[in-house]
Amino acid sequence: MNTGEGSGAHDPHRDIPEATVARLPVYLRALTSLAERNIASCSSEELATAAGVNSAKLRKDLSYLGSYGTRGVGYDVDYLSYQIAREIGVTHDWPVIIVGIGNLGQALANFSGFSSRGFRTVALLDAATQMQGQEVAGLDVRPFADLARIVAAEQVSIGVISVPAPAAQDVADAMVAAGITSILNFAPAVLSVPPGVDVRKVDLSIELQILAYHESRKAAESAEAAATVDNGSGEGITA
Amino acid sequence: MNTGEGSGAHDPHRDIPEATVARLPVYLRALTSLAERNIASCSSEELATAAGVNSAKLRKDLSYLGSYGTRGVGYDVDYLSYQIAREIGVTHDWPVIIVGIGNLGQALANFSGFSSRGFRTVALLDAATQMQGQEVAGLDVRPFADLARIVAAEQVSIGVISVPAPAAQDVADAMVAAGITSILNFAPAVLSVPPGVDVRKVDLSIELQILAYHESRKAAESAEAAATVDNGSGEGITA
DNA sequence: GCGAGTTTGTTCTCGCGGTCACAAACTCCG
DNA sequence: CGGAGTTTGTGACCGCGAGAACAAACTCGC
Repeated sequence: MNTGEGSGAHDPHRDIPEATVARLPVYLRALTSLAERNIASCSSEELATAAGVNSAKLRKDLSYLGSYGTRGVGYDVDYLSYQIAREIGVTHDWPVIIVGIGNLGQALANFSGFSSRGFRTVALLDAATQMQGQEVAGLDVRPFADLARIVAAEQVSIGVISVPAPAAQDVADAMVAAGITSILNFAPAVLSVPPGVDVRKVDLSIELQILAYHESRKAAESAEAAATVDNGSGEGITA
Repeated sequence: MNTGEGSGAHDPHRDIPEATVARLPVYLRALTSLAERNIASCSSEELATAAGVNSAKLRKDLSYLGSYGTRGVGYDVDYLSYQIAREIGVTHDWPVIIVGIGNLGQALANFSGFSSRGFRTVALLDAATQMQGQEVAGLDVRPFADLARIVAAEQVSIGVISVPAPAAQDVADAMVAAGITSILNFAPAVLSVPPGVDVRKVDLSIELQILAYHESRKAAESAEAAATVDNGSGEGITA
């Protein structure tokens, strides 16, 4: 086992599955919560319930980034927190810009969880002249044309899009041209970007529609069950 | 094939994979966009590119809900739109309540995409007395204690949580007690709910952290590549 | 009416991800 | 110092989902 590249067991920092990456922030938050309650160490079982996952899955996830636990004991909260934060890359802050300071953009700018955990909003941009110069969340709203200059000056690599859907692709193109390589898109639109640029999509109405689908099924099932109770064939009402 | 329950080919309305359900709203939006441009029919290839997916995946997804296309021709936009909307259950509007009218809650209440596609915000609730009675997005903010009454009166089955993390579980419990069976949670907290209740989570800082992880890898890779170019061993700087 | 061209619906295969179960390793106590 | 108990890390297995390839079916032109 471990053929070639004989650098030791497990070859750290390589090939963490996407599903695991998506859960690491959840573990990090759970660990932070434990640390705030002055809990110094925890078992995989405790951490798993705090994070809402299976304990086996948690252990496997953590094993991808190394052996940071002690058998028979568990995990040191601070140590594991640091290791996960290092793996994610949030030991230092990332500068972020937000384009589109409408309802949602203002909420994002004011959202404390945004800035608290590894991210720092360095600029707000909007194309509408009536927004420019206004102060939102302690930052001046700047014209969209300043995008490239700000990105270069502040070394920004992450951008947030909260503009209406028709403008989203144009904003994404401008971001990519300015050198941004990670985009968080709140606009209900499919973005096409060159390879090497990551896009994550947050779509509120899609989430609601998924819930609606399951609601419909629940309603259909309970109606079906009621019909089955009323009369075996489930056809017609014979009261 | 198709053993038992001999009701015909394909047994519609049964067993749609979760991954497909998550994409149906994307297809629906793409179809709506086509309809607005007066396009009456389209091929799976066209619809797939508009939705940002593979055409084979799209055809497979659509086949789960029936054979609504015509071979050699394609899909009728309006007909397929209706079939997807019916499958999701958004042919009629769903009443929705929002609990927690802070920055994010106000943005959600004002978000037009929320109400435009199958959902109608019927009430805004907040526990803070200074919010109550204020008008947001044309609705009065009502006290949190009214939750059960409103849910019962308006037949609400979908609730949105946009309160701070520490309050999220309490709100979820109250929603479940009031009869809500689908929750869209924006609070950065793990909710535990009884079986039969669906929860979907939208977590902004997790999305950003996932992007940060990939950014870190990109930075590490380009640094590594640069070191490899500079000197083969990639160890130390020998200028 | 019939063949050529086109597009859907489906089958097959492969890989990722989740879960179970167990060996390895550490602590604690006598 | 050794055994019992506990907890991690990992190997094995299974099922879902993605993608490619192909058969079925429809339209169009002659």
